[in-house]
This record gives sequence, C-alpha cells and structure tokens, in this order.
Amino acid sequence: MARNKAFDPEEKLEKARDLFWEKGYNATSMQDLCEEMKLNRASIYDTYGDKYALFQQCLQNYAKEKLFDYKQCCEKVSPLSAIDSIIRRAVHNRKEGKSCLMVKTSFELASMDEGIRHIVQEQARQSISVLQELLEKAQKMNEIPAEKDPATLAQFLYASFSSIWLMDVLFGDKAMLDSMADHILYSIRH
Amino acid sequence: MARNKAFDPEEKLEKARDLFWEKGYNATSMQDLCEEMKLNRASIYDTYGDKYALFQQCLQNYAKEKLFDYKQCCEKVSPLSAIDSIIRRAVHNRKEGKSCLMVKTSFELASMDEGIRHIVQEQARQSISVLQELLEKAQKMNEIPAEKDPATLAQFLYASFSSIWLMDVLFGDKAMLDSMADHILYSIRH
DNA sequence: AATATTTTGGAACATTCATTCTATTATTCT
DNA sequence: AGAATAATAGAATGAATGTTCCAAAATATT
Repeated sequence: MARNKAFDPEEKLEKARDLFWEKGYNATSMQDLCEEMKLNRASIYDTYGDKYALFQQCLQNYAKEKLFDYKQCCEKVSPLSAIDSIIRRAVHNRKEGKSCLMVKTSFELASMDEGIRHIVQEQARQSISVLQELLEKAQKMNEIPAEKDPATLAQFLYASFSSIWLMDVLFGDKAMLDSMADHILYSIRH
Repeated sequence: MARNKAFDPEEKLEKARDLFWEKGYNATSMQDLCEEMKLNRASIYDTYGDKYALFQQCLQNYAKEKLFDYKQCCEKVSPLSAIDSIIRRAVHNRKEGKSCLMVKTSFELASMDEGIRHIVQEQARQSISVLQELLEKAQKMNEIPAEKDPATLAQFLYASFSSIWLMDVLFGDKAMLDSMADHILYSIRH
C-alpha cells in the first residue's frame, strides 16, 4: 500500500557527514544540508530528527568507519607495521584541509556539550584500545622496548592524529606531515 | 573638551578573548559579548569594529601573550630545560577544558577562512622558530642527539600542543597529560 | 482503480543573529 | 557655564536560523 523510501538514508547521511566535516557543526545550516543531501527539509527531519540528532548520527557513522579502518590495518603480520600503516594511511588519505571530524568536533563542541563529548570519548577509547593491543603484542615480539608503557604510547599515538591534522590545516605540506609521522613512529621504538 | 574612555580597551578585549576561547567563534553571540565585557553594543562596535574584527584582535592578543610566555621560558640556562618548561607550563597552567585558543580556532575556522588562517599560521611560525632555535642550541650543547633535525622536532613539538589539548578536552586527566609530556620530551632526546 | 504512504516544494513561524540608529546621560576641557 | 565627545539603554532592522506544517505529486501495494 505504501510508497518505498526513494533514497538510501545511509548514503544521504554520508553526504551530511561530509558537509559537517568540512564546515563544522555551527557553521553548517539546515539549508546547506538540504542542498548537499538533495533532500527536502521535511524528509531530513522525518528520517533523522533535528540538526543535533543528525549530527550525532554523522559522528557515529564516522566513528564506525574509522574503527573499521583501524581493524583492517591490524591484519598485518607484524603489530608494529600495523601501527605504522594506521598512521601512514591517515596522512596518505587526507583530503585537502579537511582534517578529522572527531578532532574538529572535539575542539568545537566536546568541551561544552556533554552528549557530543560522550560520543567522541567513546570513539577515542576504542581507538586507543586497539592501539594498545597492538603495542602490547609488539612489545612481546620485541618490536618495541620492554620499558615502554603501552597505555601511554597508545594515548600518545591517538593524540598524535590531532598533531598531524593541525599541521595539515595550517601548512598543508605533505612532506612536513611525513617527517612528523617518521618522528612519531620512531619515538615508540626507541 | 572630550570625555575620556571610561574603560580599558585592552582589558575588555581580554574578556572577549576569554569568552571566544571558551565557546568558540560561531557559538559566541554579540549579546554574550556585551554581557561578558559589560559594554554596550555601540561601544564594542565603536572600539573594535564588527564581530569578526573583534575576534581577530582577540587572536592577536592571545598570540602576543603566548609568545611572551615562550620567550620567558627561554631565559633558562639550558635550552633543553627551556623546552621542558614550555611544555610543562602548558600542562600546568591549563584551565579546565579550555584548551588553547589557537588550536581551537585552527580547527574551527582556519580551514575555511583565509584571514584567520593567516593569523594562526603566523603565530605557529613564530612559535616553531623559537622552539627550533632552542633545539639548535641544545644540539650544539649535546643535550639532544646530533642526527635529529631541529626543524622537524620544532614542528613536532608545536603540534604536540594540539595532542595535549585534545586529550585534556576528552579526558581531563592531568596524570595522563603528564605522562604524555614525558614521552614527548623523551622523544626529542633519544 | 483505489488506497496508503513517501517525497517534494514551499509557505509559515518564532527565534536568534549581527548591525545600525536614536535619544539620553555623563564627563571632560576650555 | 558651555561645547564636545563618550557611554548607555534600548529600539529597530533585516537577514538567517531551526523547525513545523500543509498541500500537491509520486509511487507502491491491494
């Protein structure tokens, strides 16, 4: 009896995510979103709720995708080379000044908005936990020194994404990012 | 013949800066600013120009103060301990989840707004240059290994502030920040 | 064909926003 | 005292905002 949804909510969500990603939450208007998603206002409110709810879903979508990325890198034989490729891939896949939605959101909203902070925190915890597992394995295989603390290193590595994205936004110089990545990776091995 | 200004523009500018610092540019309204600065709208527009111009002046003010902070640390005898205190001081003086105005602004505005990016870039260049000088001195005094590249280390150190503030916003755990600072400083010496 | 539901376009609403303006009061200098 | 400027209060403006609503068009199922 009923008409089917003509659009794929997941696909449209990614459009919204990309726009938030580029402009930030506050600087993105519903008007912008309608145009970018090529959806009517009513359809958006119907499917996702209000702007805030839509943004939360974008964050979750992003978090899921990022974590999937990480786990893919874990399939390498050596845990150290898994860590290496997680960092290198971030630099390699960067899109001109778009940095990372999680990092951007952390600085724009997380300090003021508890709901957003919770989502970003959770993603951070999961990422750090993946990194820590890799570091512990690497330590057992003598790929990194025994005296290092895997928890601290994992926190440092996760936080280093913020470093990389900052420099990308400011200078957009790939060679600079590469040498920073070199140093970051060197620092966990020595 | 004329009445004198009853308020200190510099002092009021700092009030504005602190509010922008806390809430970010887009989330701060002129109404908020009037209340925080305890000034009339007209007085603000008269003294600083519009919201955007006011924000730029806040950024400049912040940049000047930060750079002064850095230079103060340089008076230490050992360049390495100067670097140490620059990092430690940042962690020690942090204000509950307020992170750093420069880093926040970089992620909120710098990728979209060329004028803002220019200001933040300039401050970054100056900070990196101070750090690089210290690193070169440290290298000559054998405080850090000869094979390290001071330019890369300086970029890494500057970017590391972003790491520290990210983790501060997300977890607000001083011990975590301290151990991260330990690792960052260790990494430039080994 | 008839019915049910989605999508769409766009009007409508209330709110907030940055900005400008006017009128009034206060203060300084001659 | 009087002229000149500064500060204030608050109204006014116009644009943009998020959100709701309605009516028409489209499409699926019975």
